Amino acid sequence: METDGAAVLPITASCSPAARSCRSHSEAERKRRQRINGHLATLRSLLPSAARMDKATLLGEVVRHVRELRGIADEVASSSVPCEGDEVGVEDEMVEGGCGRVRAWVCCADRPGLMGELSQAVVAARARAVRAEMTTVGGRTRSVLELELVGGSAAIDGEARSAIRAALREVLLDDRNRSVDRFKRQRTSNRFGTAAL
Amino acid sequence: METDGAAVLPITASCSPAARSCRSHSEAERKRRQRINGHLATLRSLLPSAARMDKATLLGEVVRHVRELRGIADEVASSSVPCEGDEVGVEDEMVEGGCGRVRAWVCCADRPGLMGELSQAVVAARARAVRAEMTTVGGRTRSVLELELVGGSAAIDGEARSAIRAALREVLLDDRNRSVDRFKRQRTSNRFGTAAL
DNA sequence: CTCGACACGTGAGGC
DNA sequence: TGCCTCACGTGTCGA
Repeated sequence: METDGAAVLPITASCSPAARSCRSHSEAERKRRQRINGHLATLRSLLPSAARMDKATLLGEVVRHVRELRGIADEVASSSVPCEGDEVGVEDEMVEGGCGRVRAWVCCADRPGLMGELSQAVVAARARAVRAEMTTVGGRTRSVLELELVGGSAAIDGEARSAIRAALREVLLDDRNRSVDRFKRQRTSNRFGTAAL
Repeated sequence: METDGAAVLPITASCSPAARSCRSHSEAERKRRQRINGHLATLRSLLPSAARMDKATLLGEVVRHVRELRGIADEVASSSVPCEGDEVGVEDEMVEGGCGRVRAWVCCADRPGLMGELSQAVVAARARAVRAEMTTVGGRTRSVLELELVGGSAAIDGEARSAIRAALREVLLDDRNRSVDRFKRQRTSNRFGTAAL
């Protein structure tokens, strides 16, 4: 490889228009190639794993990275937007080394003290939050909890899942009981000016 | 374009070894090209914005996406690992449409009720959490709060920042005062069996 | 020697 | 017409 060098063709002076266009053609083509290869080199430097790779396998690796990063981004984006209806949910984590974790979420109107109530719900379900993430936008909050049982690596069965779901539902009902005399039940853009965690 | 078609060269029957190697050479080269272009097509399908793009500009767009997705992934990863030393921090958000938000974080030992204390700290600083994220691993917790002032789009000045920092520091001190008689100050793998949010 | 990877120039086809 | 992109075959260098 490395036969490159942009060797100037030995066309000395005035040349026929055919030769001129031919020369500019090959020159433009070379320019195009070096644009592509420039971006390719950028990708090669951007990818940590692989310098010294076949241009083809490099592109394959780029495909892989784009796919996995897109998966992460989609996951983040999907968990970042609270929906407009109240809901709770519990589903199993699909981590390959997953030792019995679940992902639980609750979406409701924002209010002060919600975080504390969620904490109580978790302990009531005999669970423990390894990761928590909550997003508030326009007075509505979505909380995603990654839970495992307190005992340690005890497998989470249907009973534990329903316990978690019940505890979160109670948080939801508390929300409605408190706010039903102040706001409409749902679909109300209830912005608390001082809403906190 | 689309001059493709794998046209069989009109070499009829037995051919000289030179011709044989020449043919297999161009064939191999064609195979290589279609590997590259296959991955390129995959990338083109993977990228939502750009079908019908120059092979070069497509690669440029791929570079852009990899860069931005890598930024997101790094941000997630960096905020996901609690450090082993206690610390609090406040820094300005660098969103282009950013109307005065700050990113505040506190890293300390996990304990029940920490989430509630963080909530109180936020209201004490006259702030509001638009987004909260906390990660617990090995008994240590890192909480990242995206805050804005309660008044609405009031710009956050140094005074507000220091108020937030002070409130979070108080959370940290509460932690030490409560746990100093039960555990060593630091570097202790203190796993609460019932540690909650 | 053969294989695989690369840059090159060139003809074809699309605006 | 001219410019631009693409696929093709070829020369060449290194394993």
